[in-house]
Amino acid sequence: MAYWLFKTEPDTFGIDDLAARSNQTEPWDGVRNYQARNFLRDQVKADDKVFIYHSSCKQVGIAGVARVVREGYPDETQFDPESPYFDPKSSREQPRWYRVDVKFEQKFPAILSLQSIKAMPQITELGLVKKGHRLSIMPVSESEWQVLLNKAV
DNA sequence: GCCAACGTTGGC
DNA sequence: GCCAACGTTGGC
Repeated sequence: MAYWLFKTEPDTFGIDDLAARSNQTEPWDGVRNYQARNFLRDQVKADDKVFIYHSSCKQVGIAGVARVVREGYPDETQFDPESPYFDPKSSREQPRWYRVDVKFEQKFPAILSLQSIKAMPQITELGLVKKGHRLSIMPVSESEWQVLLNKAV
């Protein structure tokens, strides 16, 4: 089993929105970065664990945990001209963008803030704490996952 | 709202 | 294939 961190803007879709969805499950779509796409398409597997990270908001940090319930499949929004994620250069024969489905697992009692994550001596390799890292989907090592989870709950 | 750091685009 | 211009991300 692998561990991941997915970024989202809670003003648009946050951990509470995920928890409120029917079956507490939601397709994680709209990812339009090739490196992140490759993770979604090739490496994110069913039952992998995911930190839900809130960005561009008042309380920046990890809000809770979700689980992957469906592995990479074509992101439907790329085919929808009405969608902000529409990509005219993509086709159903050769989809360019992928998504996975995630299910809510838990919300932390409090946001594990970016500031506190950066202050943790064990967290050195996570993309989040590296300068200029903007990936919206990133891997988390098992040891870093444990450290972060222990700190959060 | 600012702005640094990146990614993408497109002319050549 | 280079690289300048442009757009986006995301913390502050």
